Amino acid sequence: MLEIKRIRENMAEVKAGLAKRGIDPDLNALLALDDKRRELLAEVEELKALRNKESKEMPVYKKEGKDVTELMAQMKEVSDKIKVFDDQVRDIDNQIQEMLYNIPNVPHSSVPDGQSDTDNKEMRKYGEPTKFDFEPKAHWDLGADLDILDLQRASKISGARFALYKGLGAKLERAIYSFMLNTHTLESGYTEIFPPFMVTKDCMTGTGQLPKFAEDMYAIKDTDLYLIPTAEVPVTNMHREEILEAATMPLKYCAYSACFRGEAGSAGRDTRGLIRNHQFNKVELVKFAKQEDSYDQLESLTNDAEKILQKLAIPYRVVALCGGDLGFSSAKTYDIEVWMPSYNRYVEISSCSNFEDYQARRANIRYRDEDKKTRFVHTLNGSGLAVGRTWCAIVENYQQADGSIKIPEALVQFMGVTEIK
RNA sequence: GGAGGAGUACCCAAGUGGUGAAGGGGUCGCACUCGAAAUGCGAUAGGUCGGCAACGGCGCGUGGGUUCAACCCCCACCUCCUCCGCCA
Repeated sequence: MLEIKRIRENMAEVKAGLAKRGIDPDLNALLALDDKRRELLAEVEELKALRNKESKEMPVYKKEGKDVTELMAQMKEVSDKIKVFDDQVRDIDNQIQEMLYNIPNVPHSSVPDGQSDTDNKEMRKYGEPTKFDFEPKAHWDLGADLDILDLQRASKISGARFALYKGLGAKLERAIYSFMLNTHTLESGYTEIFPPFMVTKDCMTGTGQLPKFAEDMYAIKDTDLYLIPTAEVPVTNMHREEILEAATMPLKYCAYSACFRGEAGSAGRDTRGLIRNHQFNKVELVKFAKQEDSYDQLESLTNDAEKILQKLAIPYRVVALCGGDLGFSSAKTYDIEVWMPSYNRYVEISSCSNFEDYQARRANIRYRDEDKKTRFVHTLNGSGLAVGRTWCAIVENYQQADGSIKIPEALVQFMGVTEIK
């Protein structure tokens, strides 16, 4: 969430930033509540100071044999007042919190203007869209023909938007995330985490999924738990309510997890194949960075994710998301888009974001800087990469004229075979 | 799931209603020393909220309650430990 002081002191800047997203929340109402809160706080704290003082005196008076009946009656009144004020402050705190939880992050100044993904800015390109001297097939057809992907049975078991991999198809999925984890840990210095796939409401609130996006996720009946939509949630929350040491930063984690998403607003989109499923695998990169360092860390995190596609030799491009396309908690996001022959366009395969202190404020993640002051960390994360979509990209981009699939060089050691046919 | 026990600061730990939450270890500073050890003296609650500041509020697992006053009494919850049951 945003800091109330920032809104109070830099109203114009915040308003301009949010306008980039095309929204204009009522910040004046928020500040009016904040004024009221501070006014009440000053009053109630004065009363508490009085009560503390008299409470300390009370045993002295008693010892001296003074009659404290009247003083006790007075303090009873003071305490009653305190209770009323405390309730009011708490009520206002909750209102402020609720409002702040529903205001998205202010975009970084470098975020391009624009309303939708058509306004995103291409930063760089790797390779050229794959050319075929035959009619290429989509991954769902290749998967069925090679008997490595059984979407019929998946829907029999679980309904629409689920995948069932089979044989070398299942092995390819496993090879992809093993390759990704090995690359990130052995070459890029990330520490591997294998997190729980269910988390508490506090975690979901800490990273910004709740309260605003409850309909996108799966809540587990009769518990306080939710299925994670991304490993970002458990991994970022590892350090919730903690103070990190500046010398250990940036902390760099990578984590494989299954991801579960309701896809409530996606009816009719990407209905074929496994581009948009309720359950998919992903390797996530997460960083905890010092404030002054976080934008450099965003660049290197994006590069670390790109490295996977470079090693797989699959064409992609990187775009900077415009204000209107930016995720709720993010201050700046690069999407990596992979060339997908069945779509005849680039498709998102990774989203790398700097949240600045937006998540850290919600989750209360701080660090002790060299000057001994505690500051909120900047959190970053990005897919490194979405495994299912990487599977699609490999299958489609590496398909041969005879309907077989060549295994990318980097994956052969994980697959044990050089082709699927 | 059942039965017990425990949560106090970096660590150990005392405190069972009343003016500053003991003590020890550790850490930091100073003294002694050529230097170190030992010893002595001093500091040590990390943090957070309001305030330009002085200062004040909060803070003994969390949230409520009782009371003029709660680490202490009451209620609920969380976590950890031990035992039993079940289980990959």
